[in-house]
Parts: sequence; C-alpha cells; structure tokens
Amino acid sequence: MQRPSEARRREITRVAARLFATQPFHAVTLERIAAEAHIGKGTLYVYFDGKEDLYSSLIHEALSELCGELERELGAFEGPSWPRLALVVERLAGFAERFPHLFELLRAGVEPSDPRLLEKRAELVGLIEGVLRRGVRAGELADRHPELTAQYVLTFLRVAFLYRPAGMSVRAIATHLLDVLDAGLRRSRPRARGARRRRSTRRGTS
Amino acid sequence: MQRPSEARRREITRVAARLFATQPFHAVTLERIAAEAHIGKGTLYVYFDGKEDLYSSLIHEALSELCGELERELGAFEGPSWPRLALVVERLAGFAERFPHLFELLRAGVEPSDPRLLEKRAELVGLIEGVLRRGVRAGELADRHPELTAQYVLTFLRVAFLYRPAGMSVRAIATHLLDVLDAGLRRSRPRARGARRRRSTRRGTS
Amino acid sequence: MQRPSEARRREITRVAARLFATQPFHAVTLERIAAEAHIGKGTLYVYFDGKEDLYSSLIHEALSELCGELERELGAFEGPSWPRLALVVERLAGFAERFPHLFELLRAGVEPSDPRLLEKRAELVGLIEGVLRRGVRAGELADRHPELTAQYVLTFLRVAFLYRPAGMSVRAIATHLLDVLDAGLRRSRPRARGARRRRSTRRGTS
Amino acid sequence: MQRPSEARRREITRVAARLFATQPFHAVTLERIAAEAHIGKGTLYVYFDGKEDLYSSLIHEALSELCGELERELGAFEGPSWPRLALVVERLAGFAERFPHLFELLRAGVEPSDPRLLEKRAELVGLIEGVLRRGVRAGELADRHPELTAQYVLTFLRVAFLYRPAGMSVRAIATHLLDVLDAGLRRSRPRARGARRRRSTRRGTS
DNA sequence: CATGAATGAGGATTCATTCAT
DNA sequence: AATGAATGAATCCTCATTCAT
Repeated sequence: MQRPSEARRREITRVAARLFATQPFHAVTLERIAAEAHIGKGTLYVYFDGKEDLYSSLIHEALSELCGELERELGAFEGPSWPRLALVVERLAGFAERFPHLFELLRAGVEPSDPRLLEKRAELVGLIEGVLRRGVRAGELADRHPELTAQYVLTFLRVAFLYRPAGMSVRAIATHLLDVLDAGLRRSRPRARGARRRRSTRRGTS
Repeated sequence: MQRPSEARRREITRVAARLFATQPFHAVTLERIAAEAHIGKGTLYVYFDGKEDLYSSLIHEALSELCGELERELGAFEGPSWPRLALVVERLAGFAERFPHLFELLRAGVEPSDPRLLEKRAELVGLIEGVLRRGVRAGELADRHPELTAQYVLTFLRVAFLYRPAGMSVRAIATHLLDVLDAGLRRSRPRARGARRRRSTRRGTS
Repeated sequence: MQRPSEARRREITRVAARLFATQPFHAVTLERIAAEAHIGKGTLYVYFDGKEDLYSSLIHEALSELCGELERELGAFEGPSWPRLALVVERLAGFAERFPHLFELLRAGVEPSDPRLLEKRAELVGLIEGVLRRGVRAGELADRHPELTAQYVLTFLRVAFLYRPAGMSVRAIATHLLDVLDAGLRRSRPRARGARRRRSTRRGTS
Repeated sequence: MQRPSEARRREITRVAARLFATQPFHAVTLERIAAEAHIGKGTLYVYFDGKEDLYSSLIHEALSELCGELERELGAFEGPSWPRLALVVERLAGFAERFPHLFELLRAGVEPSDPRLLEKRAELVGLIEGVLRRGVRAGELADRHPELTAQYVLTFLRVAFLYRPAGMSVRAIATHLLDVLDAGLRRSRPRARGARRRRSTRRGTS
C-alpha cells in the first residue's frame, strides 16, 4: 500500500459510479463515497483531484473503454452496414448490462460538463454516426440526419435500461431497437406514395 | 399582494426554470432566484416548501401542462393512428420549442426524490403508449414493445434539442423522428422477405 | 369585532400559555399561536407588541391575579401564622390546578426576563416571605432565611405539579408540602434535644 | 489534532455551558461558541450533531457526572440515613458551586426534546429518593411521598442559587435546606403532641 | 379591526478541501 | 500512501415583524 493501488482506484470508481447513477450530483457526498469504498475521505484526493475530477474521470474512462472496444470490433468487421449497426447496438447493450451504473451516467448535458467528457461522448456518437454514414453512402441505409440518429441510438439504450419492463432481457431490448431502426413502426399505408420516396415500395412489396 | 398571487408563482417558476436548465442544481441559489424574480428570499417559502420542492414543482407543472394539452388534442382527434402519433411528436416538439429549458429538465432516471415526478412522467409516457397500442390493435402499427417505444419518443426530443445540429429547425427534428419511426433506416435488404412480414428472419443476418 | 375583543385576547393568552409551558421559548412560533387561536398572525400585534410582550404579559397577568387574590385573603385573615401559611400553600396549589400551564411558567430566571416579570414574581415571593417573617417575629415559626424559604414554597409546588405521581391529588400535594414545612423529615434523633428548641445545637452554631 | 480530542470536546462544553447559562437558547449562536472555544464553526459538528444536541449533551454529561459522584459516595457510606441525606445535599450544593452555569440548566419540565435528559434527571432524582426511602424503611425519616420530596431537593438548590441573598454562602444554602428538611418551620404548636409522633393532628388546625 | 403575504436579517448546517500525523 | 479532524465559505431556511388590502 505504498504506490497508489490500482485495485483501490477501481473500487472507488465502482462505488462512485453507483452513487452518481442513483442520485443527482449534488446529493452525492465524498464522505459517502469514501465510507462505502472503505477508505478515508482524504484518500480520495490521492487518486483524484476532487469531486468534479472523480466524476469526470469516471465517465471518461467508461467511454474510453467503450469506444476502444467498438473501434476494434468495427475495424475487424468491414462488411455490410446493417450488421455493423447491429453489432454496435449489441455491444452498447452488452456494455449497459455489464456496467449498468456507468451506462446510466451517459445521460447527456447534465451537471459538471468537463469538456473532456463532451469530447469523449462526441467520439462515441461519432463512431455510431460513422457507421450510419457509410451505410448511407453505400445506399444501404436511408437517414437524412445520421448525426441525430446516432444520438438516438445511445439515448435509446439508456432509457430502455432505465424503464425496461420487468423481466425483459438485454437481447430483447437490443432487438426491439433494431426492429424500430430496421423498418419503423408503420405497417399499413393509406395510399401509394410517389416514386422518389425511398421506402416507397418497401412496405408495399416487401 | 394579498392572495398568494398566481402570477407571482408563475414568475418564480419561470425564473427558476431558466436557471435550473442553465446550471447544475447546486449552482442555482435561492438568493439568485429571488433576486431575478424581484421578490424577497423568504417569499419563495410562501410558494414552495424549499429548494427541492421548487425544483420538483417546476417539472411537475410542466409535465402536467403537456399531458393536459395532449389529452385534449388526442381526444378531439380520433382518426387513424399514424397521424395521431405524428400529432404527439409535433406537440412534444412544439412544447420543447416553447419551453426549451423546461423540456431539458425532463431528463429521465434522476432524482427518485419526488414520487410525484415519476408518476407524472409515467402518465405522459402512458399517453404516448396508448396511441401506439391502439395503432397496433388496429393493425396500423407494428410494435412489439410499445412501452419501450413510448419512452424513446419522449427522450428523443430532449436529446435532439440538446444536440441538434446548428440551424436545424424544430420541425425538421420532429420530421426526422417521424421518418425513423415511419420506416426505419434500412433501405436495401439482403434477401427478399415474405410479402407481409418483416422482422421474422432479420435477426439471422445481424 | 371593532374594538379589540377581550375574549379574543384571553383566547390568545390561553393558547400561548399552553404552548410556552410545553416548549422552550424559542420553539414557540407566533404562527403556531395564531393558528391554534384561530386568528391571523397579524392580529397578534393588535393585542400585543410582539412575542416578548406576549410572553411577559401572560405571566404578568397571571402573577397579578394570584397576588391580588392572596393579598385579599391574607388581609381578611389576620390569625396565627401557620394557618396563614397553609392558606398560601393551598391557594397556590389551587391556582396551579386551575391554570396548570400558567403555573408552569413561573419557573425562575428563564428566558426573556422582562424586569416587570422579575418584579411581579418578587412581589409574590415577598408576600409569602411576609407571612413567614411575621410568624418568625411572633415566635410561631423558626426560619433563618425566610427569603429563601419563600422561593422554595413557590418552586416546590411547580415541581410537584410537574412530577407528581400519577393520581396524586392537588390537596395531597399541598398537604405533603405542609408536612415537610411543618416538621421536616427527621424522625429519630441521635440524642435528646433541649426541651423546646431544636435547631440550636444541631449544626453547632451556624 | 488527530483523534477527536477529548480535551477539545470538554472545552466546547465548557464554553457552551457558560453561554447557555447566561443567555436564552436562541440568543446563543454557534458562531459565538466556536469563536470563544477557538475552533472553526464546522468543528462543532465533529463533536456534536447540532445545536440542540450540543445543549442536550451538555446537561446530560453534567447530570451523569453528578450521578456518578453521588453513587460512589453513597455506596461508600452506608451509615444512618440522615447523614446520608446531608451528604447528598452538600454534594449537590458543591456541584452547583463548582459549575454554577451547568447547574442552572437543570431546570425541570422544559424540553421534552431529548428523552436522554428526562431519563438522566430521573436517575438523579431516583438516587435521592432511594436515600429517603431507606430512611423511611429504617424508621429514621418520616416522608409520605419521597418521590416528591426528592424532586424538591434537586430544585431547591437551583432556585437557591438563582435567588440567594447577596453574600450568602453555598454552605449556608445547603444548611438552610437541611434545616427545613430536618425539622420544618413550625415552632409552637397549637396543642401538645404525642412525644414521638407529630403529623397526626395537625391538619385539624389548618 | 383583521388578515396573511411579503420581507430579510440572522443563524444553523453542509461539505469539499486541506493538512498534521 | 492513508487518514479523518479541522475548517469556513456558501447556502438554505426560519420567523418575528411589517403593511397593503
């Protein structure tokens, strides 16, 4: 216990993630974090520069891990876009399951917004957006605003995890999101639509 | 200055909404709220039970207004489901535009503090869900998890407003959401699918 | 209800007496007094000059009434001292029974000590002291410090009422006090004492 | 400045006792206490839970000390009852002299707030009562209501200290109380009483 | 006279941060 | 490195008092 222990740091991170996900920022006290991590209050300052830094580092590290993982996998799988998107959704869902508390922290635009955080979040969203754009370029996907849709995907999962019906599995959540993204909700259409509509014939003939 | 003036209450609410939407909770001081509302610090306590209550009431009232509006309109428009859903999305977007700060506060999953809030949010989501379910029953919509999708719709708009590309109009955001909900993203499909069903084999490809 | 109603004033007094007797001064709020007296907070200021004044007036009036009563009765009964003392004790006890809350307020040296109050309390104590002194002068009583004993008598009763064993009657309390004052507690004495004097040799000379 | 210094706690207690005894509760500010104890305002909360707790602890500790002292001494002196009672009175007086401010705080019947206090006060009174009861059992004392008399003894001293005639010594006060308890006040009696008993006929005269 | 909304000075309390051990 | 006592700036909140209606 002379060198700053990595295990200890992770323990702090774990506890803090759970608390920050559960309560608003201002309601989480360092006292409580220290107590639940079984360390002294002062020790927190050995590992972090303060409350804000702890919070930021938390999310930053989580996002970094997520981004790294996705980049690796997407790089290794250069196939068609839809399966790539499905891969992203499934990885996000998996991450959400493994680190439910961290994932809940991905909420956007909330509280102490360290620029590093916004940056990192943007990186993740950019990753998703990239997949979408490539699909659009390849004619595989139709999306007029991939930059918005990318945001949706992320938020969707967060909210899905927050409010999922009791007993619904992670896989089912991912599937549902892919369902909606795949073909939307509308089933019957009032009338035939003009040529240069995109999904035009899809629901008509498919 | 006799009866607890409703106008005054609204003024406080207005000021507080702006501040809470702009800064994190703990950075908003009652002193500032009072000053900007041109009232004494103590007067806040005539209208609210404290900071937490002020915050909660704020959101509660916003949600109530929104719910009321939607209920009225949906009740008056008993037509087919898709336009009804479009109506909901447009009203949500319109509300978000009129009260950008309030809408930002609708963030989900924070502050289990006030049960009234969860309740009210559930009411709003339930409203949307109702529209979806009716569509499904009527065969107009295909949605296996309307309870999840309803959550999406709401969160959607918040995120869209937070991250909308510069210059993008409210109407464009609503339209984009409807686009995705309408027909999803996928354009080309790896193989022909049975005429009237779609989600069946999809998972196979992902 | 144009002239300040005497009934209303008494009602305020009654409520305030109960509250002040129950809780420490600082814990009694004018809000509460007003509410329980079924009047507006502002109305209190019609009848009293403020919290301190209300408190002082309360006790002052009670003490005045008590003093007046005792003076009248003692003046009318100029007999031997012991029955006069008994009369005082019984009247005090009776007063305590009729106005238990007011009586409890007779506690000494507590909180906002309006000089008028100290004066009035001194008057009451002086009255008792007078009875004692006359008895001492007449050789009917033995008391080296009537000024202290007078204080005791008053406090005794207050404490007796506060802590009396369940079911003990007012008369029993008065009797007990008179018992102690009459002949003390000691029953057996180490040795015979000089014929008609007792305290003489006991403590030496002091 | 490492372990919660017991000395520091006592210093706070000492300062607070002096202030609380001097001024009404609401007039004593934590700011002042902290300043006079030469510590930071926040440090008070390291040792106490707040103002109310500080106040309660204060009295509780005083009473505990007093009880402990008395128990020890009474246990060591198992002799006849009257000297034991004298011992109690003298110790109470001595305590009052050493801690005049603390003793003043023993006022009865206020602040039902902290049950610990009522409990402790009851313990002290019980101690005195025990001495009285043993004396009665042994035929050494005559007291029909030792539980009341015990209350008297305690309150006695407080009042005596509040109103003692200028220049009167502590010892004189204790002596006076013992005098009254010893043989009461009445000197001459209307009629002869049986040699060894007294209270029998008295009531007839009053 | 009766009221209670409005007020703000005053004080209790919290909590991130420091630092001696 | 680890600790938690110490700190005080910052803020919430209370409540006696005022005053317009």
